Amino acid sequence: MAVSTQVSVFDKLEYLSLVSNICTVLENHLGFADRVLAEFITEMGRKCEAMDDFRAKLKQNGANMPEYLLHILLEIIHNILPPKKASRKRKDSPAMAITDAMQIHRDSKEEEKRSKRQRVDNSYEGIASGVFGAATYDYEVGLRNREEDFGEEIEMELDEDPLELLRGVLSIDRSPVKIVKNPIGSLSRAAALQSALQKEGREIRKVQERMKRSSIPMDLNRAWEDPMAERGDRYLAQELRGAAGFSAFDIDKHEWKKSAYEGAPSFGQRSSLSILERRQSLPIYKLKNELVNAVNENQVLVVVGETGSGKTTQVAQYLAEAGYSTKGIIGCTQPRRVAATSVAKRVAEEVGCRLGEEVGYSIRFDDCTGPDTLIKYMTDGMLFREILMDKNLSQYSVIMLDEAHERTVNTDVLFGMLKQLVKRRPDLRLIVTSATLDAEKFSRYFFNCMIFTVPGRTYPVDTLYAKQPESDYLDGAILTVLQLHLSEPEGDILVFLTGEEEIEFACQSLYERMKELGKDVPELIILPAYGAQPSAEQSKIFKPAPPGKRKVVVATNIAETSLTIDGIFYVIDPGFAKINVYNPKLGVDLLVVTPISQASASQRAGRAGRTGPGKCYRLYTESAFHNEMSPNTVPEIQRSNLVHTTLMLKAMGINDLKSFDFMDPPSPEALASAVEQLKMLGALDEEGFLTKLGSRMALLPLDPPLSKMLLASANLGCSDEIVTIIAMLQAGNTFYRPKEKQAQADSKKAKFLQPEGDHLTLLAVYEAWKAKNFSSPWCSENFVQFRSLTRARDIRKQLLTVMDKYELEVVSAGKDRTMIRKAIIAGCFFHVAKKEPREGYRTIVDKQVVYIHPSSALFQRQPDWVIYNELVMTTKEYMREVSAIEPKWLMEQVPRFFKVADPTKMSNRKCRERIEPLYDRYHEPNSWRLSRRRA
DNA sequence: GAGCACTGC
Repeated sequence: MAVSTQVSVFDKLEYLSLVSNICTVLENHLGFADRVLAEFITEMGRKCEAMDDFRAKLKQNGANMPEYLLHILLEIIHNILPPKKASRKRKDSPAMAITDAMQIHRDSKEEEKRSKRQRVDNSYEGIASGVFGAATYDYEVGLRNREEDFGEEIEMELDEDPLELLRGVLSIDRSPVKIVKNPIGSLSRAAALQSALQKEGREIRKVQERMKRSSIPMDLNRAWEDPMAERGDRYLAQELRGAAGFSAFDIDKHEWKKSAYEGAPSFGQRSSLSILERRQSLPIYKLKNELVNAVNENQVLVVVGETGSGKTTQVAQYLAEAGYSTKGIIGCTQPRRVAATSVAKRVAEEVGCRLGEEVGYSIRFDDCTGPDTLIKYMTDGMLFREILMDKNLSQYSVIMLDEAHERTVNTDVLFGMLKQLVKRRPDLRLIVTSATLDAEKFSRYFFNCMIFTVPGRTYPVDTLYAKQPESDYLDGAILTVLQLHLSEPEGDILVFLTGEEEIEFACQSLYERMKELGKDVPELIILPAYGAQPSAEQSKIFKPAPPGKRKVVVATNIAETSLTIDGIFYVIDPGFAKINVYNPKLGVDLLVVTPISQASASQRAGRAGRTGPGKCYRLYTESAFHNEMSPNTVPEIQRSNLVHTTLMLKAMGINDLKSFDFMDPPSPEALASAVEQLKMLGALDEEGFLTKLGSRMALLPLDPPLSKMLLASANLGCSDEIVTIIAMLQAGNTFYRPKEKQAQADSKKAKFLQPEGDHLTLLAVYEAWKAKNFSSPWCSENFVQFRSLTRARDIRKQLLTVMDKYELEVVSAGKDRTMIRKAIIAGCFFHVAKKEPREGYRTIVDKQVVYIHPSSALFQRQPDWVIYNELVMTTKEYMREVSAIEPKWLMEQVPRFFKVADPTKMSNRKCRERIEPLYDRYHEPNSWRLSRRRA
């Protein structure tokens, strides 16, 4: 097969699509592939001229592939892929002056730092508080080193391309030049320029220096006591940044993204070990026999395995080799989808099978297992579903709850279920993995079982604390990166921030400041890591930067646990984290930026010690760490809405929740409130036993109010529409509104808006998308998020499958849109609010004042009665996804919850409007009864 | 007139 094509025809895009074609080929023929692998093979192919060489190299790396594939690959690599760009000749380029100057600057800085480090010993000086600072400098440049050169002034703005600037300065043959308005944070650039000018025989003098410290009055103590106060401070910080000209909300250039993804094609080094050698090099390998013996002799085992020990990939394989897979499936849970799939891929690779054969995975929307599957990786939620269907998990011989120290709600409930199950099934083996801190506690919970420790492959990490509380942790983190980069020897940097917006801001800001140092020197590769699943391009995050370059990964706390990042030597931990806290009293989920726990901080620090001895810079004081941060993160189960979990437990026949053996029980109030809500929904009867309706609700992968809505819609004859609406509600943000095209986005959105409200608007969007054959370009044209819609389609499909299985009718309401809103009421009746005379709304259940979210279709209309999907607390309590309703529908749909207020006690007009809940949730008779209270 | 994470079924 001869392939000959003009190299020049292929641009970057085609290169990428070719790489992805190679992936597909590999995937089809070998059952494992990803972009990293394809890039790796491509890289190797480039280095091999001859077939024999290529074949040998691949074999050496454990990849065996058919001869014809080898030929095709080599052909593609040499004839189709564009040749690698020759590295840019650095000699004589104008960039050199600055590059050299930077080097000099860095050398001297490093010397300075080194001596300083010795002085400050185990603490470092607050970075935002001075070392770099956010300063403005004025400079004067003289032609020669003579006093009379300085006099007349020419003003230049120093915020352009530094090379242009250098050229500009050098082209002026009059003296002197005064440079003003040196932008914030460019001390090192100024220093670089200074050296470059000095080389040219010119002189530069600093005439003025104005420190512009970011002094947002946020201190850690206050943030800790009252997270809400800290939020206000962050807004202030954002405003200040906005005033300084680079608001995080206004970033539309995203130049750093280009540099992050296109910067270095030959990124990272793949280990040259074969698969077998790789397996044998893992710390757990030496303990293989001991581990298998321990499992043979102990029904329950807690395994403490540090990161990098190999427990996740190896334990299941060892047990399969020891014969456990002949008695049943070896199941291993992971808290996240990505982890379940990627670990399964890796293990299939090691076992040498196709994914879905002996080794498979099972996650929502994607079951990749088959009749031959012996080792199954899955999400903990998936096992939870399975235990609902089969209490005995009879097809499994071993269950491994991996990453159990993360304490997700699902894992916590599985703890209790499995603790009961091992008594019923003496043949079942249970392995729970844990971090060192929790091991004793886990063992105590599981009948004082044995703790098996696998040493990790970690190196010492030096922890440095800030001397004083940081005033603005984001700025502090950015400056720390720059300082590290200019002063420390090579080694990648990992920065923890709380969210997408902060990450984008930090990346842009780092990029800009690096650019100021000389833009032809992309020596700092900035990579953002957030969101559910890093894209293929982001695979660079996982690999060390190539020699001579340094990588900065700016991540949310997903990097604490689920990403395996190599090459990190420095961790910067301001970090804070955003966590979800459920307030059962208000029924609101709140996203709160909170200081992290000590355990979490240690885990972050540990990231610096994976490749070699590392350093962790904590942007808080040592006393804050010991006195103000809690030892452990509160388990999710103690801070979540338990309505769904409670229904599931009831469906599994666990009636007495108070005596259920939780490792850390949720508060009685939270459980009682969940039970009460389930009673209102009709899922439980007065005694708290599961009703027929409840058992059907439990079968749906939805929150109980939505399950109820779906079941009601089947009776009301509008389930076709409701399925779509529910799927859209679950899928997340539908609309996309970029800052620079707001008006355009708004006008596109206006086409979809329905007078009845957001639920029907979402339906309209989905229907329109469907009519366009689920097109992706249509989404971007209409400022609609393709990913959300795709997710909605998946959810919709799954719901339809379940409905089909339980013979729920899928019927369309046709033109009757009233029925749709009645079905919404049947499920979400807790979420009804009535308009207040002046402004805002008041909820019927707990009489909170709430507002329609500005993004709602009803924001302008403000109807008298509304039903909403959720409350979010941002600057106000906002109702999101709001629809207008008629109050009489409430009595009609939920007569056991609403009744018309007593007409003898009020006027006729009021009587028509007054609705009161019949039952009360907090056992305070009359506390809800608006009419009586007012009367 | 807002903007804030992540995961799971």
